[in-house]
Amino acid sequence: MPSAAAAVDKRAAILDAALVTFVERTYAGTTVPQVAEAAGVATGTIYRYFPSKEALVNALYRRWKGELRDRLLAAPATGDPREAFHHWWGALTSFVLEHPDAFAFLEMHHHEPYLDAESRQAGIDVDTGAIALIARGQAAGAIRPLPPPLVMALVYGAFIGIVRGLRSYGDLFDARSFALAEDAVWDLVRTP
Amino acid sequence: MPSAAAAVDKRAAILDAALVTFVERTYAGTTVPQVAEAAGVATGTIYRYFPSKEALVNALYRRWKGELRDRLLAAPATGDPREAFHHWWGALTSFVLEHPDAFAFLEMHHHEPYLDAESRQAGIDVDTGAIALIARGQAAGAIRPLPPPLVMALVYGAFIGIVRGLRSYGDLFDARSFALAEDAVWDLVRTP
Amino acid sequence: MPSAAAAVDKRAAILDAALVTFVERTYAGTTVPQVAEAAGVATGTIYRYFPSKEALVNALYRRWKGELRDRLLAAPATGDPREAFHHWWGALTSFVLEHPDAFAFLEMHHHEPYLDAESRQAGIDVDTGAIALIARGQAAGAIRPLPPPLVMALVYGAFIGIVRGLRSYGDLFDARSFALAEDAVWDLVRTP
Amino acid sequence: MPSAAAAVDKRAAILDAALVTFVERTYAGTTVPQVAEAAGVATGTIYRYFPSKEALVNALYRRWKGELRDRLLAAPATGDPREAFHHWWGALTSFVLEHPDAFAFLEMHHHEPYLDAESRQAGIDVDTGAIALIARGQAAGAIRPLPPPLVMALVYGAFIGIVRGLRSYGDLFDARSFALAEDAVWDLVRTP
DNA sequence: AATGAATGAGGATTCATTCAT
DNA sequence: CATGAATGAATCCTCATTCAT
Repeated sequence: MPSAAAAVDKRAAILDAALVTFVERTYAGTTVPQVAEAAGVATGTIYRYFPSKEALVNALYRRWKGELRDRLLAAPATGDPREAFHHWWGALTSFVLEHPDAFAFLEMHHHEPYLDAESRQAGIDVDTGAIALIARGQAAGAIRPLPPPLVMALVYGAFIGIVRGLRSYGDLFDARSFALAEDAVWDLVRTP
Repeated sequence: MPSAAAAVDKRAAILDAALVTFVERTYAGTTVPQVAEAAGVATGTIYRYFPSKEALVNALYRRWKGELRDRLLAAPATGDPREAFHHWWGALTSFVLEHPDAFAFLEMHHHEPYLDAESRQAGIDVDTGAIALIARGQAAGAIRPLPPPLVMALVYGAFIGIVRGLRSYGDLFDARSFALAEDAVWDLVRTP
Repeated sequence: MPSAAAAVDKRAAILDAALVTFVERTYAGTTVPQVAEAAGVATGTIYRYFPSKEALVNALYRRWKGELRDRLLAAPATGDPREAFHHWWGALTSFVLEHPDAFAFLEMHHHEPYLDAESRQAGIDVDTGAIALIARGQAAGAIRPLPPPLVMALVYGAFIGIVRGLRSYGDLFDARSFALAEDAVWDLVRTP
Repeated sequence: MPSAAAAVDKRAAILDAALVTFVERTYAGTTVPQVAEAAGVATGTIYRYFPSKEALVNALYRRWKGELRDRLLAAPATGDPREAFHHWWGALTSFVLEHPDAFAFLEMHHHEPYLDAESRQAGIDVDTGAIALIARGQAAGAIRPLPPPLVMALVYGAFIGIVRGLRSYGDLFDARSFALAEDAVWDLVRTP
């Protein structure tokens, strides 16, 4: 009975292999046999777990966007906005440091045409959580009175900026860049 | 007889058509005949001006990254850092508003595997200009003493955040978002 | 312990399932797992009873062509040619009415490239029985002096025509069509 | 300009090659490269003329079923039923003798699942023409008072019987079999 | 120089068959 | 014996690129 456990393992192996290959060579630039080889399975096996290459990216996207959402939602959103921001920024940071490929994958596939409605929704869920946090901070007078989606775009954008730098110029950036930047980004967010 | 001029026109028409189609359907999702049709030329003609599809994206990338660099370098980098930042931010903004597809294209193709060394260099040139600006501001004590590439990553990232918001949630963002955000981003940059 | 009996049952179940699925979806359009599911066994089990999918169709073809041959040979070939024809036609009719799928299957797979020599022989055996009958009728002066294989082709063809009509336009044909047609077909056969 | 004439030629070459290969090896048993090779073109060229393998069979089916229909409708349906039958039978015969593969193809693909609605309609058109002829003959009292579709099924079936014999036992049958059989089949049709 | 039909290598997907459990 | 997950060869189809006109 190679059933339950083995199947889960194999599915996970395929997802892991797909993550690495897609980040290395792009979704379109990756062939299914390449994913299979990286996962240590035969080509046909991919199709036992995912109906198509497209279904595979979507599953991968949802898996990691969901993980990210859970991390961010789990960050304690205490009364103090600065504190809440610290937890949110920390959650994002630890996610990137633990799963750099996953974060890169999510960014690369931000709004690609092959993502289906459910996957896009997963992306939106992450956004709305952050937007609610911002609105609360504004109500408390601690955050700038800009449109909350705009604040979120600025903060999330700044964060992605660091990640890109980390990937592109690894020697100029390191893991501490996130901590270094936190205060600066808070000055972007908070009421001046 | 306007052979040379006609050739320039045709080359430009192909580049313009490629820009639109690549942004709409992705580089990988675009076929050469599609570009040809959008440009109003025959498929074979594309190959008279560009040796391959890959050479075409690279040419396109360099054309617009160069344009962006020229705009940013042309922004008067006067003595006052706040002023200089205003010009830099304004140059970026006007570029995006005048050539939204071009900016989207540059972002989408940020670091794709089919970009060659020269294209990557074009990206770096833009960065180094900004980094020099930052270093000058730091020397004057006006800008936070963070590593200049990190500052640039944060600012450029925040800017891209707005652009993404503009493209994804057009109704929540508009052209004035850039102006609205300028002060906030300056607070991210300047010495607290 | 009823190992032998169980094996027979399972083999029969597979053949029955294959008959239904092949008629419904074509030999080429049927997958081995589909047959297995219809038979209520695992895919691998099919291969315990038949070395290949091709061997399975061939076994099926022979099983039913043999059954048909036995029925036709069992029809009393009494002295009177009209009587003999009546029995032959009746045997054919009752076979079709009792095993419509089997007859359809035999027709669909009339001379497919995957039938092997032995299967083809089974088809010929059926023919030669009928041809002998015709030759006897001709010797008695009751049947037209056409080449016996031609007479058989005409009669068998007419019969198949009814079956096809039954399958294609079920509402215009019914089981009584066979009886209705018998006299007409006899006029085709008998000496004018 | 390889345009008009060449394109027609190539399309025709592909259809001709497909006819031969499909008859020889079955639709499902034929690969697209095999058709391409038989047609003397590259695989991709097939797809310039037909969107898919399925579209190709359908085009082929319609082409020949249409030709057959035109032949049968062109047969003079004079007042005398025996005469009309003679022309109908003769049209069918000459079609088979001139295009044996085409007729075999039409029979093999009689009601396959990959034929689309329009192709099926082409088949029905042939039938209704024959049925009208039969109804007229019955009104004149010359044809048996059986349901016209049944008469058609018997006659068409008998004809196919000869064709099958011709293909399976070429040595026992020849082109004259059709003429030999005509009177016998008329006795099947006419009022006794 | 321009055209666009033709090419064929390469990619996604299917499915007959095997074999470890 | 039975199972059904795994295999990978074989198929359909796409599309970057070429080249005769």
